Amino acid sequence: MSQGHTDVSVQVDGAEARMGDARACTVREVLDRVGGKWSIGIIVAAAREPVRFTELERTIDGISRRMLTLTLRNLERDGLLTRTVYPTVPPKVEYRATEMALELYESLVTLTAWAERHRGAIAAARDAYDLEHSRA
Amino acid sequence: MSQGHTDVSVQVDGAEARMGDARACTVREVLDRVGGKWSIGIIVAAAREPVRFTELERTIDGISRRMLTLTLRNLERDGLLTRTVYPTVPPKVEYRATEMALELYESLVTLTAWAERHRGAIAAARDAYDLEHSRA
DNA sequence: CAGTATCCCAGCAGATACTG
DNA sequence: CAGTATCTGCTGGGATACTG
Repeated sequence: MSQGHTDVSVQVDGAEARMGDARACTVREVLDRVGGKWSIGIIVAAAREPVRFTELERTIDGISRRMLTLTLRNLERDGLLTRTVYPTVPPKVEYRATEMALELYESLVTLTAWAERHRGAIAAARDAYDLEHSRA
Repeated sequence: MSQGHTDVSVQVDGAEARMGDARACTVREVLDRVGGKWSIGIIVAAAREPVRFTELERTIDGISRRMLTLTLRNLERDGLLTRTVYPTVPPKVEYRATEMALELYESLVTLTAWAERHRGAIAAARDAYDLEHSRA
């Protein structure tokens, strides 16, 4: 589905128009949950095996303790992460991405294909835009 | 500028971890551009035919004039929207999604499939979580 | 170790008056 | 019509001291 294929546009009115809106709405649903600055990174980090809090803090570069906690809670609440507490001393808590989260990530990966196809074009567009608007 | 995109990932299974990171990073690239509250809605609105400013203001429910302008500028800058000015009186400006934007939207649509598959599960997870944490 | 509590700031976002 | 300018509140997010 990469090559020539340019039938991307929606051609029919009526039902397609509504569908477009509905889809845009659904996309936002997802983005509101997982569009945060750290969500994806955390899901990826917890995808293959359980990870501990401090481990995440070290792995996810630049994240603050606060945001790690908050994002973790949100992901857990949405059922994208499981949190397992081992009642030991010192405490041990493991986070792991759920099956649902992994499927989500797989879906998101289609975005990487798009990004890689168009990264150059985007950069060029920005350059052109900035050049055009620098006439001040 | 883009020097052939040095791929840290690919091939071996042992490289899955790195691959995950690279992809997560790319996903964020996209999300940073299009993860805003209104971007998707605007792209969808401008997907099928050129739309005018005021038209968008009416169509995109709840958007403020300011955010419409800002989002429009960002999308234009990234080459996701074209802006055409007709030097008439009163002025007429049309925005239209580019091919690139339409492809992006198509990629995003895979998310709707995920959302629809799991919407119930997410809601259930939230209920369970909220119930569990309501002991206050 | 795995958080919470607190303080603080920057940028997002709403509202709306004004203008070419 | 298609914006810009401006004021302002809100929230995402950083830093860090403290705690079970």
